[in-house]
Order: sequence, then structure tokens, then C-alpha cells
Amino acid sequence: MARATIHNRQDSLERALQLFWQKGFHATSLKDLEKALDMRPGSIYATFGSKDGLFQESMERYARLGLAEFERTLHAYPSPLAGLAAYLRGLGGLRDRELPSRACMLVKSLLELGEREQAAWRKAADLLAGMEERFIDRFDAAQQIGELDSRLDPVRLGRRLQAEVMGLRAFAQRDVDSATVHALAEDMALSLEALRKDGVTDKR
Amino acid sequence: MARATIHNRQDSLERALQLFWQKGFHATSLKDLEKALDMRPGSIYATFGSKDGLFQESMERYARLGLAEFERTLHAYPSPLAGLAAYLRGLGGLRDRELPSRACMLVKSLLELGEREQAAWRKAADLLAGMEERFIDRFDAAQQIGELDSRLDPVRLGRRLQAEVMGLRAFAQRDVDSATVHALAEDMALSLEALRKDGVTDKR
DNA sequence: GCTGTACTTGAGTGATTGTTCAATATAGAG
DNA sequence: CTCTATATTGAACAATCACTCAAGTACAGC
Repeated sequence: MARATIHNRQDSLERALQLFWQKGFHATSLKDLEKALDMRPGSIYATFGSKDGLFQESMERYARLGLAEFERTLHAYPSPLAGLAAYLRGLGGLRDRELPSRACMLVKSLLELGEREQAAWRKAADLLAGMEERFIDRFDAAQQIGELDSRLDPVRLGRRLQAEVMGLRAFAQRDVDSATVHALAEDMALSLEALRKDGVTDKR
Repeated sequence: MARATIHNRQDSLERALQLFWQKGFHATSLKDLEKALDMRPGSIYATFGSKDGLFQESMERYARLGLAEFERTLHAYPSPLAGLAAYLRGLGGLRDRELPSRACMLVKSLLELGEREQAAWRKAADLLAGMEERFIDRFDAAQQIGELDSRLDPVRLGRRLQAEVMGLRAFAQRDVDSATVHALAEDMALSLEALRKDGVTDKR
């Protein structure tokens, strides 16, 4: 009935994500995107509407994949606190993998964007709020199985953890050794594990 | 002997700093700067060389003023640990003051800039390294007066604190209540104070 | 009041920005 | 094959980008 598409949407989105994650919104030009996606402007606009739209879809993909990896880590540990600590230790390896950036793309966007890109800024803020909810949910679970002192506030702990992750990843964006990042992540993980109520057996 | 300058250099720099801190490097155009400094392009280039140069000088000013405020807080407390905790609590008020941004300008730059702005990126990284040194120095001092367990590593503690500050300020860039930021800063301050060796009297 | 010097101006530079759209190409249906 | 529907192209667009420089301006010293 019509001409078939030669570009896979998810594939194009992944390439755009890599570019945006590395260079940020403003420093990524449409020329860059044309090259990375191997598409001409018309095709890009027909598929994604605008640079801003493509950027927002990239952030959504980033958050979806990041959350999936987070959940995968959690599932490997029956204990919520142990899962969160393992997630932190995993971030210690940020300098070992080859990534577009060590920093979180959502945080980069939150700091880079302003009023002029309000919609994209909102999206970044909302996606981060979703991640915060997941953190809080895990502290809640830890409390329900008696792993965490009932006097502690899961909401505050969740926000604290998000701030720690933001800080760890921003710090890793500096030109520091992999060992330094590993040590920092380890210290954060230890602090988190110190929350474990005395007498609770580690069931890893 | 010649025509007098009508613009104060420090004053112009302060205005540029406010703009860059709020909007970031890429989103700040020369038009914006012309308006904020009330200077025409020729004057700006005669005085600061380039947009990149002006940006780097702005970062230097930012770091100098920020460090001065940090030292002022420290001087109000005879105990190093108490001083650092007070600094964290002060950051809890980020949402109360009217600032160009809640996030640290150096972190914003570290995350926004890339290879194309290598010199400015380096400057941001170096200035952050300088701040890290100050943190480490305070933990060192705490250790020397016996306020801090001698088995703890001041370098790791200093880096951890910098990551916490980065995280706190990035978190505060989200659309959260002032109370939420205060609570987060309080939790971080409490963790820091918990490092105080048992038996050491608080001399605040 | 004149002169020399340094500061300031602003129109203009070429390059690059995100975006549009008429033309073209290509697949499947008949 | 022809026809139709849709994917794709890429030249062209106006706007904006960082930046330059010749001309104009105003002050200090004489």
C-alpha cells in the first residue's frame, strides 16, 4: 500500500539518546543528529516532530532503561537494603564501562534546561520524581519486613539516596580514577547498610 | 591621558556570573550579555576577549566568592566537624534565598561542557578539586584535634562530602519544597556529626 | 581649547541554528 | 504492469550565533 520505513524507530531513538546524553540538549545540533541517525531533516521531523520532541523521547527511553536495570539489580537480592547497596556499588563502576557520560542524563537536563525548554525540564523533573518513588518504595519494603527501624522515614531516606546517586554520578564526571569512584560508592553503600536493624540476618 | 572606563570590571563580571549561573554557557547568548552588562559587543570583547573567556572568569569569581562564604561559616565554629555540618545546614536554605540557580555553577558547567569547550571544562574541574581539598583539609584538622577517629580517611570523607553537596544542590534544582531541602540537608549534617568520636565535647 | 589616546559603538561578517516543503523514490495492492 | 500511499530527500528559509573593526567619542595633559 505504501513505501516501507527503512529506519527502526527504537534504533534511531537509541542513537539520539547516546548523542543527547553525551553532549546535552544545546550542544547537540541537528547536523549531529542527521549524521548519527543517518536521516535527513525531513525524515527526522516526520518521525519525531521536533528536536525538543526527540529529546524528550530520548529522556523517556533513558529513564525506562535505567529503571529496568535498577529493578534487575534489586531482583538479585531478597533484601531491599542489600539491593539498594548493590545498586550503589554497581555505580562505582561508572568509570569502567564506556558510556556517553558518567552523569545521569536526567540530572544533566535538569541543570541545563530552563524556562525556554519548560516541557523538557518538566519531563526530566517528573522522571526523577518517579525514580525517587522507587527508592522510597524499597525503604518502605525494608521497613515492613523489619529490616529497617520503624522510626526512620522512608521518604527522607529515599530522597537522601537519590541525592547521593546524583552526587556520586556528578562527582564521577570529574577526571578522577575509577578506584576513587569505587571507594566513594563503597562508602555510600556502607552507610546505607548501616541502617540495617541490629539482629537482622543478611539473607544475600 | 585617555578616555576613562565607564564600566567597573568586577561589576560586569558579577552580572555575567548571574546570567551564566542561571542559564548555563550555551543558553546564554551574547545578546543576553550585552543587555545584562549594558555593553556593546566591541566593549565586551575588548574587556574579556571572548564569550569563553568571560565564562571562565565568571566561574573563577563564583568559586572565589563561594569559598569565601564557606570559610566564613567555618570560622564561626571552633570545631571543624561542627563547621562542616553548619555549612550543610546552610545549604538547606537554598530554596529560601533568591538565586540564579540552586545547583552549583561548577557542577552545571562540568555536566554541560564537553570536548569543544575543553579549557572551560578543565577550569570547572580544577575549581571543584580545590573545593575538595578544602573539605579534606577540614577532616584532617578534625582528626588532629582528636574529633575524628584516626582510622577514618580524610580524603575519602572529603570526597564523600563533596558528592553530598553536589547531590543536595542538584536535588534542590527539582521543584521541591523548601522544607524538603532543609530536611535533606539536616539528614546529611546529622550523618556528618555522627562521625564525631564518642567522648568529644561539642564546643560550639 | 587643542591634541592624543584609549574606550565605546553598532553595523556588518560568515557560519550555523532549527525547521519547512515541494519533489522524488519505493513499496504493496489491484 | 499501473496506481496509490507513504517514506525520504535536500535545497532553501529566516533567525540567530559568536565575533570584528572602522568610525566615533570623551577624557587627561598641555
